[in-house]
Amino acid sequence: MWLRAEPASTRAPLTREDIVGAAIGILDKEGLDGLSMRRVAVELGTAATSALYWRVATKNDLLELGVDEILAEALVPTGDGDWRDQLAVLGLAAYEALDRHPWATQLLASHAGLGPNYQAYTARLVEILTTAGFKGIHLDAAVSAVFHYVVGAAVTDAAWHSTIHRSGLPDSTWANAAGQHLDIEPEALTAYLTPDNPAGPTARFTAGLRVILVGLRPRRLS
Amino acid sequence: MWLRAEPASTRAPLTREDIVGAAIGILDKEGLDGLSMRRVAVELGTAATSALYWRVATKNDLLELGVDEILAEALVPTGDGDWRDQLAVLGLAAYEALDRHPWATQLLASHAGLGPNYQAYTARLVEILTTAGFKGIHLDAAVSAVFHYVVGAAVTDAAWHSTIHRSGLPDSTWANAAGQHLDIEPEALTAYLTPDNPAGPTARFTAGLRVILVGLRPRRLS
DNA sequence: CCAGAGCCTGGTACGGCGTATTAGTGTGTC
DNA sequence: GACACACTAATACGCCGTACCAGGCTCTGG
Repeated sequence: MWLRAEPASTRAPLTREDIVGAAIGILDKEGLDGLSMRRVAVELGTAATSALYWRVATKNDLLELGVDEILAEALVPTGDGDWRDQLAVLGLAAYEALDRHPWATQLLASHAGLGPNYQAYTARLVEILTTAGFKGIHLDAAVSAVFHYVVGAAVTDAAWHSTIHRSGLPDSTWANAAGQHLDIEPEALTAYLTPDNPAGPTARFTAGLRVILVGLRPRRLS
Repeated sequence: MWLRAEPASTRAPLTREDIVGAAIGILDKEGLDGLSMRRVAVELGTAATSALYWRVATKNDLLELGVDEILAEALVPTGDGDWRDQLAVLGLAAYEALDRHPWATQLLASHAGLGPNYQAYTARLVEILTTAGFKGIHLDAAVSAVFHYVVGAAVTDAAWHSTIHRSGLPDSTWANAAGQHLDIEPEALTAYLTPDNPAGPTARFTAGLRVILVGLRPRRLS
């Protein structure tokens, strides 16, 4: 008896949620390349990866669950203002959620939007524009304009983030090297990439989104 | 003498271009997951991967060279018409180039635009809008709107493509399964995803781009 | 109360990956 | 004719995703 260790646990404390949660933690800290099934297993204190494969068929499934979880952050209430204001709020929420989790943005390029939160998000866009009077191809065009703009902006940010991260350099060192390559002052480049800077990505995003929204006008005919 | 094989080649017939070309061939055929250094080596008839590492420091470098090569396809002449027409041509060219090479689109999410063709492309956008009279933040917003829309549309297409490809199912079988999940007729889904269909992605892209371009208006002040 | 069936864990193994290393070989230069 | 250099081939290392298998815990039916 005293020679045998206490059983590690009574029974299945390992849910699918635990696994996805641990994966998201690793992804936020170390990015897409930092995630491996063994790494998740270690994080959860379970010795073998086989425990994971019981709840999750494949690593890819785990990633899809992760992305959709992040997309939930984009489903914010939009108030009852002007439809353009509502779209601005909803667009910004998705953009910021994706910027918080660049790995999820990267996965958007390889995983079609079949998850519930992804679908709920586009459904909200359609709903707002429909109540605003958009129909038929005009509705399609408006949804396409807003949604693809949001995705494209997030993807571009994720690319910068990922490139800098992959270089392994401190941000300022990287900015010097890249600035030289692009023939730009490093300070200008840093400002261009710093979210809360007036010349930064968030300001560009909102300005671009506003321009798109102002241009949208409901048409009666399909 | 006769026991020894003829030397494989006189001298270095293996250029960096050859390697990138072979890689692009594999990527177009088998996608991002199909590419490995060993696979490229086999394609080029060289037994060991070390031959590749002589011209290309890392697999990542190879991918970056590949992406920029694809972006060259987007650098089409835009004629001397209205600036909106020019942007429509340039935007569509990039969208179609990226749709032809979904792997490049996926890489856009992890590799910042430091390559020459990427830079040349955005420079063209800036040039067209500048001659049209855009300045300061209005210029930034307009470039952001057009460019991010193009990227987002291509990324969304690439995601569908990649998801279907990963499933390993024939297109029609996949459409049935996905249609059931999304509660949509498989035919409608197929039409939605077929490029040359009137309800397909290309039509949505051009409609959305037109809506954005119509909304753009040069402002004098910054 | 016990046997058997299920869910689930831990360990190990396989084939493939990116890439470092090392040993060798042909070519061009002094 | 020797040496440096440019390059190829082979092999090895440490990771990866995941299949497989041998148990053990817990619940059910008799």
